[in-house]
Amino acid sequence: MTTPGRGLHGHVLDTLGPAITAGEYPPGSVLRTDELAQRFDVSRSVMREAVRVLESMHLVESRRRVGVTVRPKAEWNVYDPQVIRWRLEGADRPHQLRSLTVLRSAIEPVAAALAAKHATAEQCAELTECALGMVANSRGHKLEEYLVHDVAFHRVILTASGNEMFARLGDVVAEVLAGRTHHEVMFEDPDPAAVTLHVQLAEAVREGDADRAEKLTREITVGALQELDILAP
Amino acid sequence: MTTPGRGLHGHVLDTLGPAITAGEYPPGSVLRTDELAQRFDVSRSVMREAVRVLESMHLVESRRRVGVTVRPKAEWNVYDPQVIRWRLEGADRPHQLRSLTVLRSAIEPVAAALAAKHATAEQCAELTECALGMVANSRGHKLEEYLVHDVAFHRVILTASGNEMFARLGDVVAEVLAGRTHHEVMFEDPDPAAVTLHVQLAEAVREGDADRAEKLTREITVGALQELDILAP
DNA sequence: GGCTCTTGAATTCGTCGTACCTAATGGGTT
DNA sequence: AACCCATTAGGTACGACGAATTCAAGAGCC
Repeated sequence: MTTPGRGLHGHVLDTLGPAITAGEYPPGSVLRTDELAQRFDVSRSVMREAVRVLESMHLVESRRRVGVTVRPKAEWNVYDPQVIRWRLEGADRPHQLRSLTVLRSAIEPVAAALAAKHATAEQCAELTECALGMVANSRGHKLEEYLVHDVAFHRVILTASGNEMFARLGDVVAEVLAGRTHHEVMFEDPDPAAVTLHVQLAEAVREGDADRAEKLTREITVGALQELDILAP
Repeated sequence: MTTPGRGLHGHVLDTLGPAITAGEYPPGSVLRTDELAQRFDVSRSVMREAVRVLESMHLVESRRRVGVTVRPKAEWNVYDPQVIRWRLEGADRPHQLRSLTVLRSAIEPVAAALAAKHATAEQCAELTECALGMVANSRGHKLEEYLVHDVAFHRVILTASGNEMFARLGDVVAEVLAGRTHHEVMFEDPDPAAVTLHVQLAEAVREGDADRAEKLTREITVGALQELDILAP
């Protein structure tokens, strides 16, 4: 997605990473560097670099005399954008999408409240622009154009919060929104109520109304949760 | 903390990682693999593996004919536990601690609400046990013992939420709580009100009262924010 | 003359292969 | 049961070549 296969070691990762995160190698499975190097037809140096990266993601652990063992899922660095992407590619996709949507529902309302307090005039303008773009593409099956503005909108909110941890979730939100448009629900035009909520949210942030911004965002995320049938009715 | 310096490449990372996250090499700075290998007195193979890891954390970018360039802070994988630890070690510590505390204030209330719905009997028991441990060590300068139970308490909440993304924040919360006890505020016994809140939270979760669990956790995190003077009035 | 375009040399990472070291494991011996 | 040693797979080092990109010098053009 971002930087596909930069070099041989990248190609190896693009194959091994998804395989591991998809659970093709159960936790405790043992891989050997030389065997892998042979399988991918690369030198041991390249394979070692790939293993180091997987190790830094806590997907595997390398031990002498044993080999490269796959770590249990609970130890993976599930916030690593690369890991998230791999999991979204594989069979884990629905589950991952739910986890991330719940995460969004926790983060975004707080981020929106902070954005209402810290957003610059520029960011407010961007926000309004994005909201307008959403309105303009909310009818007539212009889902792709809508998505672009939707993603941009949420990115601005997260960035304007002034919290770097929130800001870095922009990519995650982008993946979730894109996933929703491309693979999951949403075959028709977006819910008009959701569009209105975004417009109102832009308003609230512009006016510095943190409380209203938070509540509006909570409504937006509740909608996202309902789309995935996460909330009990 | 977790796995300090496993091998030469680990030692290099333990030095280079903190240096980069501390801002000793401004964004755009260019390092060369061979020069680094010489400086750390390791082979190029080892240095290349270290660079690969830093690259997977988006701390640096390696390009031909140019070298290893440091990426701007906004692109770092700030959720990587290793990066968090490095930043907590360095001059960035106060800022990082604030960011993480705000993150906690967003995540934990939602996690607590979910925990109230999903916690097993075992987890409820653990929670009560932890709360009792906090009470028992809340007076008489037994800060270390208190910390242990506090960390365990929040870990159980995050795990019991049933959301893997929340669960993986256990380490982050542990770092924040430990940081508070060891380096920041909290020179005397913990706030009795906070202890009571934890006891009540354990109650609420046991009773499956999601709404109360969320509100109680919000009070706890507000307290944490106030300790760092993040909240205005 | 000043400008652009092309060409080529220099540089640094990328990859490979080999050789040797180290340590953990498992089995065999006492 | 305790100990020792051979096996094994990763860890490290070094040297060589390949590939891509930058930068500058020079040719061609306006």
